Amino acid sequence: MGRQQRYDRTETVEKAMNLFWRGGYSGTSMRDLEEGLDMRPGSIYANFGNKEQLYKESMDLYADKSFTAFQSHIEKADSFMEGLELFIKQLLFTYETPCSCMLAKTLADINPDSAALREKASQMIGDFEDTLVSELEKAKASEEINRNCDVRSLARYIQVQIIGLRSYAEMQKSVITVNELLDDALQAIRKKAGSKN
Amino acid sequence: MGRQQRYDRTETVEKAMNLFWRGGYSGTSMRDLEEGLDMRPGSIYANFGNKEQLYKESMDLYADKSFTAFQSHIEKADSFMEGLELFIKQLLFTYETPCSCMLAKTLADINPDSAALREKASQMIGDFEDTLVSELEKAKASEEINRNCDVRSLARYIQVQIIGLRSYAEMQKSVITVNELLDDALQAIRKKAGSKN
DNA sequence: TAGCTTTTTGAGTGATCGTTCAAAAAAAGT
DNA sequence: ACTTTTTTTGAACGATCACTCAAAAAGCTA
Repeated sequence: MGRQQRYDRTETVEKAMNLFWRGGYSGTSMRDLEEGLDMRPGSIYANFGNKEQLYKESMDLYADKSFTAFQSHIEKADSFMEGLELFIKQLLFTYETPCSCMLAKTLADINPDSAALREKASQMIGDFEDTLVSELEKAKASEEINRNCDVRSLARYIQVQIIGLRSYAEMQKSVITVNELLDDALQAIRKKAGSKN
Repeated sequence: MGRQQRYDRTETVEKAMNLFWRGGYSGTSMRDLEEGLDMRPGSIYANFGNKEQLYKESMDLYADKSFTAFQSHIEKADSFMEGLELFIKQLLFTYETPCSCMLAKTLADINPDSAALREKASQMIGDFEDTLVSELEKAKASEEINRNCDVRSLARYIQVQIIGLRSYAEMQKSVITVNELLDDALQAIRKKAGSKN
């Protein structure tokens, strides 16, 4: 019944995500997308509605991939801190994708017509924070981190470290330099996790 | 000799800087600038060449203002750490301007035609790092920080903290939350400044 | 006042923006 | 073969983009 679809939807959104991640919302034109997705405008609009909706779906996929990557690193590691280190290293040293966080970039891209995108980015960062809190609570239960540690506060602190590291790494610094910064950040996180504040 | 200029150049660049800082490069159109500066396109082009050059002059002014603010806080404070705290608080809690760093936003705005802007932003962040190094060396001389401290490494670490805090603060978090994050960051900086790595 | 110089003006340029839609193409049912 | 249903196509739309330039405006000197 009817012509069969030429494009796999998830593959398409993944391509769009990579284009948007690199170029930003206003920096990526529909014509860039047409070329990158190898789709004509009519197909894009039939499948996704408009540019903003395609961006939203790209953000959803980004959040999903980030969440999955984090969970998988945590699960395969022997401790929360080891998993966190592996996760952040993957973020900083996967050269096919930009270093900086797509959600942080969205927050930076603040032109007034896309207030909804800003809001969505804020909410998604909040969601990841909740994931961190839940994993930190498990780590507290297994006595990896101090029982008096404020896990919500620690989760926010970890977010600041990740966002800062990723933004800084965006300017093509040497692997040695970035690794040194990562070590310092992890040490500070361990300190806060172990302290009795 | 000729008609007198209607616009003060520095005032104009300051207005442009604020528009660009909020909206980004691709997010701020020439028509936004025409309205914000109260200038017709011909005047803007006669004075600044083109949009990219006006952006460069805006970045120069931004760097200059940041540098001056930092130096003034350091000078009026009794110690490096106290000055740094005042400086960062000003960055985070001046509500007339965006929280996030204009240079970090420029790095995020990576569309290929503006590679020169990216380069300039990287270089300027490097310049501020040099300023930090020089002030840290003074602090080392006055024995505020440990004599074995690697000041270059510490300067980079401080940059990561500032960029991370400013990005995070961009998403309208409460003053209490941001202040708590700032305290944690300052504590970690103090720790690294005092340690013997 | 006339002539010279400098600055500002704003309508207008071609290019590109996001978006639309009638027509073509490709499958399945009759 | 023919109809029906679904998807893809791409020329074209009005709006907006960065930008130009001839003309007007506003100062100076003679």
